[in-house]
Amino acid sequence: MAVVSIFVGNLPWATTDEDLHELFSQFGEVKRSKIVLDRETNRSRGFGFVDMEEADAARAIEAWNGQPYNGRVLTVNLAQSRPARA
DNA sequence: GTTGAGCGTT
Repeated sequence: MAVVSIFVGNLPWATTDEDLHELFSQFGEVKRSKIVLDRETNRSRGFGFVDMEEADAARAIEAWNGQPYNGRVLTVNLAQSRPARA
């Protein structure tokens, strides 16, 4: 079983990591959910990341990418930065 | 008490 990181963008600024966790838990076990906060202000940057099994991640991406959430159309995709720890 | 493309601090 391989865990992959999912990039989630265009989130409402009120979205929290637990919100992300709930959203993606619908399609599988969420290993980690994280909203990226501005390091200077600690406020949401409007995007985040979720780690889960790649099969579940694929379903969650298909389910949420381009779908509206809280009035915003989400951008959901496989993460690019932060290489996996070896 | 604000903003709106983009890939995170461990």
